[in-house]
Amino acid sequence: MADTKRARIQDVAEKAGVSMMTVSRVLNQDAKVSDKTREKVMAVVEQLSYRPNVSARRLASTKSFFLGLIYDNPSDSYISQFLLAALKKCRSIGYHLVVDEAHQNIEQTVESVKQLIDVTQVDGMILLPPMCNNEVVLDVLKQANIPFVRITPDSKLNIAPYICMDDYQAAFDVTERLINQGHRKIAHIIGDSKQGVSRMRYQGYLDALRSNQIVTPPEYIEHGSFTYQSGMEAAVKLLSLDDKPTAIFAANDDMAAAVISIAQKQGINIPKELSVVGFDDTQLATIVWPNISTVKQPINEMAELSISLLASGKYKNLSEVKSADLRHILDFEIIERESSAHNQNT
Amino acid sequence: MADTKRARIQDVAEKAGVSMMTVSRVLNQDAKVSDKTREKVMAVVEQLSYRPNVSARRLASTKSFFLGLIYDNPSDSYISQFLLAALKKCRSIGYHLVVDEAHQNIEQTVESVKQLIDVTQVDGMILLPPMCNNEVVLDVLKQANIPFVRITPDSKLNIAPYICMDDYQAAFDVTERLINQGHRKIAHIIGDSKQGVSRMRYQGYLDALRSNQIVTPPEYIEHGSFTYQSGMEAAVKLLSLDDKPTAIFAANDDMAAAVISIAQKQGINIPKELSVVGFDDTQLATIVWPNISTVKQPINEMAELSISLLASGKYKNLSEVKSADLRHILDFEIIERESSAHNQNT
DNA sequence: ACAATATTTGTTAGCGCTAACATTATTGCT
DNA sequence: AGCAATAATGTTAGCGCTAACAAATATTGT
Repeated sequence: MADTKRARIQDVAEKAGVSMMTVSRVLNQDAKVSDKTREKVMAVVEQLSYRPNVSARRLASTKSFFLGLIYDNPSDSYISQFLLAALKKCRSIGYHLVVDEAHQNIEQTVESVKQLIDVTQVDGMILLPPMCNNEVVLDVLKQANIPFVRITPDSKLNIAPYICMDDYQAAFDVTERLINQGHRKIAHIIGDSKQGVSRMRYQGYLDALRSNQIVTPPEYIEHGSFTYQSGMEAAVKLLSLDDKPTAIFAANDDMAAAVISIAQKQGINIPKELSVVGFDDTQLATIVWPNISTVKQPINEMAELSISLLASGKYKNLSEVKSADLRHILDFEIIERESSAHNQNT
Repeated sequence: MADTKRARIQDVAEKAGVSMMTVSRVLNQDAKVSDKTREKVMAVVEQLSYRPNVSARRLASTKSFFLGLIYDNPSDSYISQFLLAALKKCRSIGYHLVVDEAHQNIEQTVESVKQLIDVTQVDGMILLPPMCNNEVVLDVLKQANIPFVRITPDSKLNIAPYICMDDYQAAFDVTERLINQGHRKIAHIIGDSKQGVSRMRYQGYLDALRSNQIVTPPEYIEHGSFTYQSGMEAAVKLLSLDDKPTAIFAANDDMAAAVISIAQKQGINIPKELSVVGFDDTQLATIVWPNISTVKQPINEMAELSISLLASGKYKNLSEVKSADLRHILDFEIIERESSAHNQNT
């Protein structure tokens, strides 16, 4: 607990033998500093473990060092994980996050967004799904010329930077893993048809089957809506088929959990008689028993990257950004837990 | 979208015909202002909808307007709900929340707490359960003389302000409601024995039975640990009894969800043949089917109150605070959903 | 070599607020 | 009334940083 006062920019300047302004420039990644002085300053910054005072900075500069986050996602797990990672990243780079829940009413939501822009003067905005597909909100942001990053958007991918994972590939891989485990009768429960990811996951599933020359009857495809309830209904249908599947790939964990529940109700052993895999790796996946094998979304990385991108300022002028630089696709991870295993049906 | 610049303290001062300092004093609830000027100033504040600039304030004052939040609670739902409410409240009163997750290692956790105190200079700290019972952390905070509020602590209630709900009464009420619904064979799954709330809930259950002259066999009491898995094990035992209970009160929602799953596996209809009630009202309660009847913790209110208490500054000198003023007990709410109903067993 | 330009660094002022002290108004008391 | 004590308000300076401009240094062409 060293009681030495926190270093100020002046201390750094003196020790480095330059003016405060030069230090400021180094810290703000201003181009006009020679490499030599930059290194010299950075060395002193390290040495004194100097961190700029956010309040002073905010007071003196035109930037607000505030970033806004709007969410209307119904999953607590998703929100909390994203939020915590985002808060952490913000803290480490001297930004603050202003979080706002969207209202039922779209006009009220637009009003909150406008408030974030006018009153809080955010430097940028993060839009979580499904909010990130709301054209009205997108328009407001574009009008106001506020940089924003979309997380897992469905469409209009060329209008602004976005971060997502390869849902198609993940669905392909997870399906292929089931195939490699000896499964041939693999059913799928599609997610909410209004969300683009449902389509991507479904397509990945289809293509994995096709590229392994597996033909699947249409009864193996059920439509859900990402809710537990819809998963139950789909499971009931799938498990009442004469020729039951040996594996079910649900488009999210909630529906996978529902499948497990229904299967157990019918005395079907998981994973011995039926393998179940989900998608998302929400907390639910490890709450229920058996724990759900699933695809882990890189939520933490998405949160961190979104903050970094906005803080970097590189999206201030969208017209100068190449469309390829808008796309940020992160790696997913397949997590094998107890709900899936090698096909043990005779 | 009025483009009028945000009012500054000077604008208020001029319009009210006083000095900036007087305005500042009014806003900081400094005692030394006459009622007349206070009202005059407040009127102008309203009129200009003046809000102090947090950064300027932080820069000039000894207060940091930062509050710290340490969590090691494993429930995403709990965290995210508390966090969002706390963030909102902070925003509305010009504070910022610095959130930190506790580490596995207690020494590392202590280190983060010390960092929050030394580096971020938080004005106060919020401790969520179970962290709020950690004596080492409590000691560090007391040593450093940092005001803190504990959420739902187990013990040592006289050392610092805390916020909780009446777990005993809630358990009593929810049990009595089952009794009023005609249930006489009511089982209970106790929570993690290390947490005080388990004891409180168990006691409430016992007393409700006793005050209704209901005698319960010892087999109706099972020990769990707040996990789904432990709920399953308890449910298996309870539902294999010759004289099955007609209702099961689990000490949290996870275990209640497990009971539902096991019951359905055994072909027991819920709520027709078995009523199940949980505790907490986490997201899980409305994910599974049937939705779980449960006790709703006032998490939002707890979050808001904790911020208000710390911002008020009334706990800066704990020695001056009467022990009765440390206690803040909030109202709970019993939420009846589909998992419980009138006893329909013959 | 020398002006003309481009690049890098320094100086000054002030962002909006409050601590600390200075001053003025009010009250109580002999 | 007159003076001390107290309460209410005002003044000055500065928190740590950056915008805007000023100065110094490096680079270029002829």
